[in-house]
Amino acid sequence: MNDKLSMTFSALADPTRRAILVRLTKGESNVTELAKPFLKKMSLPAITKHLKVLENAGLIVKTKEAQYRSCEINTKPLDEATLWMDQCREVWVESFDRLDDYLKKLQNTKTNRGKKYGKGKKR
Amino acid sequence: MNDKLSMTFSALADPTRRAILVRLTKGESNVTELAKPFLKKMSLPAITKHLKVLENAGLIVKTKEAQYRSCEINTKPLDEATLWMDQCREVWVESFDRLDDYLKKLQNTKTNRGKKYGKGKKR
DNA sequence: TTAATGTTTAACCTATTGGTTAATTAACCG
DNA sequence: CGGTTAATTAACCAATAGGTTAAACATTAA
Repeated sequence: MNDKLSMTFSALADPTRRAILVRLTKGESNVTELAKPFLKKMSLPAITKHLKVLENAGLIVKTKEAQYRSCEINTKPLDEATLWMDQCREVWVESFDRLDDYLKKLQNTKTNRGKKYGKGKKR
Repeated sequence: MNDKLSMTFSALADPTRRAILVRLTKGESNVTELAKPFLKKMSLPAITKHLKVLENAGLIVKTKEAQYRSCEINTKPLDEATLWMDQCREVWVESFDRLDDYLKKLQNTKTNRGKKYGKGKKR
């Protein structure tokens, strides 16, 4: 899992990490502050790891401030993810506007002894 | 990983599965057809598993047609994911419109012997 | 009925994930 | 300096993910 998009989605696939991100929309925060709501559920190192995942995905930026590590949200990866999803929502609609495509498919099926895929009658 | 959102993001966190989804935006297809572009890389059962993940996330719907399993994309989970992301993009902006919040924070720091989090001077 | 095609299941393997506790590093403060 | 607070690293563990091959199941076609 090396590509940007996979890392983004993977980072978002955990409720703790998502909660941290939402928390960060209300303003930057350091690790202990961020961890506070989760310390009944898990340890501080667990949070450190989650933050590392978010950081690797580019979803947060950490900056040193004295002993503290200030975390800030970075929404750019979200934009790319959204973009991909949008592309994915442009679904092919079976309509007579697309008669061309339909006829081409039909043509193909002749040579395909009974195979009814691609674009069969819906259900 | 039981919640809907986690399942959606997790399903999208794999390039093979994303490619399958994109493929399905061009129209429904059966398993062997879907698998075709990947069979140099992986086996058919691998694809079956990927499809199961997508199905569990509600991103595809499979319907029996004779021996075939016709897969159709369902973009509803994408909508929910996008909605979450949008919420996450509404970032708190440090501005003088929010002077109230700022002053409250400042008030708190008095009792907090030198702790500079929450909303410190940005960098 | 048998053969062929499409798809899934079973059993297994390895790497990764998400968590733990204990120890370590880093910076500040009295 | 020595203690306290902030955060990470190390070493470990169990569960899950993603892949494999071989076998099984389902439906059609001959």
